[in-house]
Amino acid sequence: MRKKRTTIYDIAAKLNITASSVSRALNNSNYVNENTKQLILKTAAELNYKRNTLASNLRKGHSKTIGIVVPRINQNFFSNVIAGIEEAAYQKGYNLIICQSGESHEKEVKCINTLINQQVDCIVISISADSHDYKHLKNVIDHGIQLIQFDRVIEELETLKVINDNEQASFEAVSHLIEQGYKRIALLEGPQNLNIFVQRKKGYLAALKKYGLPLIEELLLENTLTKERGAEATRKLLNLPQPPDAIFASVSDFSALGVLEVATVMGFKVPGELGILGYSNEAFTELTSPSITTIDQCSIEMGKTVAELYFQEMDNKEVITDHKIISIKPKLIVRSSTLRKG
Amino acid sequence: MRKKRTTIYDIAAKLNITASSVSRALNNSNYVNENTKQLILKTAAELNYKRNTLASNLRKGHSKTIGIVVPRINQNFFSNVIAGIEEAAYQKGYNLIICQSGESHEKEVKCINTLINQQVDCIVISISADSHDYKHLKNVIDHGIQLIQFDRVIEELETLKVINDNEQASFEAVSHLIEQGYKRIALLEGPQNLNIFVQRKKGYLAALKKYGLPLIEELLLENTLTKERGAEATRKLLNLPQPPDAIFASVSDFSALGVLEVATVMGFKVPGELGILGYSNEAFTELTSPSITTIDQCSIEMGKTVAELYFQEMDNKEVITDHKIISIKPKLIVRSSTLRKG
DNA sequence: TTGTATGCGTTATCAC
DNA sequence: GTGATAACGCATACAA
Repeated sequence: MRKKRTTIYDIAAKLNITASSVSRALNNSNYVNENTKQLILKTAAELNYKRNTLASNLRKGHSKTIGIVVPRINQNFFSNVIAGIEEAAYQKGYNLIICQSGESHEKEVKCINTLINQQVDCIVISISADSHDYKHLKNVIDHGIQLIQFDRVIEELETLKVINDNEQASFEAVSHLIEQGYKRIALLEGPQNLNIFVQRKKGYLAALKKYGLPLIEELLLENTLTKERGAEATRKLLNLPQPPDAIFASVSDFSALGVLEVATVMGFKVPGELGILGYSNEAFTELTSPSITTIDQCSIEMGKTVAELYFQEMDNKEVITDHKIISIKPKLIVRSSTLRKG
Repeated sequence: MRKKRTTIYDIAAKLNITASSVSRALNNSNYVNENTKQLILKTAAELNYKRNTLASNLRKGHSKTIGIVVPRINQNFFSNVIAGIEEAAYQKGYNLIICQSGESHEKEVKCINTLINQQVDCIVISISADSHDYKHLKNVIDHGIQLIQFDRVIEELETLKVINDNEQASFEAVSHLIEQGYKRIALLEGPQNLNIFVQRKKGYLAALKKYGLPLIEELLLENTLTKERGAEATRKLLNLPQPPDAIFASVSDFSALGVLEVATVMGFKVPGELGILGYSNEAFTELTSPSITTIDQCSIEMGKTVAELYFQEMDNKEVITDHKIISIKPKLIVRSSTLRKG
């Protein structure tokens, strides 16, 4: 199957020169006669020469490759971030190696090891939900590989980070609800071992405080990640003696969808009797009836930012800026599900 | 930044043996004393040794890497296929390098070249919409790299292929419409330079023929890829003296969504007065009212099949099966938008 | 401007 | 079993 590929030696032999000259020409060095350079380039094309990047990288000690570890690549948010990274990386001649951790700590560790083996120059990661320690990430740093965390980050680990300002977004969302006249706002919260969910809760609490609304413990529900769990939680909430008049599904739009379905079935008018607010700006939030107010995480922009951050650090690698943090402001997308006033 | 990584020589030096023994132990060879093997493994772990895959691959002449070229990573169908490939590839210790062609022929060529440079063992591609020749794909084969086309394939190029049986799916979809009593079925078709759209049209025609329905030219509309174009086409169709009683948006669910919106606005009852059928089983088709009947392309399965096909070919590379084609049968998902009878 | 020599880290092929 | 050595393809310090 595999045929022999032409090497710089083949080109050299054909032109009766040495491989070093060929190498120089191919790398557009100035230390080679312009004429022979052209000649070399020409015959390289004729022989259909393709540089062996493996060999080149081995020699140069880097791979011009960025490794990415995400829980799932076929999840809107992540695939958008990756698309953003790809776009920026491509322009710099960098390639992407992509792994999925599948929300498993064990596989995450394996992914990291593969990427270290592959000599990637940089590892970009959004940690998995059940990630319980971070020896493997320390290991990345020990190997001299640039580590960038995004979205779901381990705060105490000092690395470059690109995050959403979850607290601010959540604060604005809840403020919006309050300004629309909602007073008993329930919160569907995510697992509190992931910092993003902690922050979203903080934002919720801050908004209540700012507007002088009391914190009602029975309106706070955990473990509501999926549509089914969101639905379940909603049934519980709407059957309370004093049900909430709004539900902020800070975990995801899927959860919010569950809320909407149960509310509709139980005869609650949205947004009249119940306001609903999701998180992520999934495509479908625009299409439900009523459409769902949500928060856009600017995922493609986030990817681009990650890549740009890496290239910046590359350039001034002398300066020590070990734990720069870039925070991207998510956008509140107001739709029908929370709009009671003009 | 980059620190020196431990090599097999470091391990060898520490144990007063040679690198060859270390290499053998690390590769679990039998030609090394069991005791020393254990000792080597132990100190390798202690020194936090990670194999340099670049060097290893260079020596071995392959990279255990699969290159993927798709128009967009962040498109449901493609990200699902990639997820499927990743899952199967990961188990075999293969990595993925991913590129986006962005529907541009020029970038597609560049992607292919990068992947050849990277010495990938296999290139998996779904060609971009404006791909006009395939020298670059021939080049892949010339370099002895296994080429696998999926979904959007160039038929005359003899490679491994994994495709959806678009014709059959389309045939079943239209048959379903006819069995539901629809008689004037419009077709929103895609660019006919992509084979998948040609096949979907064939299936449409075959179904009409089977049930003895006439082909009505004015019900065939091209260039309807997006939601906006689908809406446009629908306005045209529903304003005909004799409007259709069903529209098959064979291009995409987005197009079907445009149909649904216009139909609703114009006061056509769906499915009573107008049946609507999409293509792709996008998440939102379940959420519209009414929900949209569509075709599921089994994208994750498709990805797995691609990977498995490659590994099979690997194993019996002696046998010449240059252009095996695997066809996956898409599933018709019947929902409210076409259901008039029980 | 060009050629020579060496090394990147690993593995395969010999000998012993 | 183990060690010495060459080779994978390329890039660079150095010599010429």
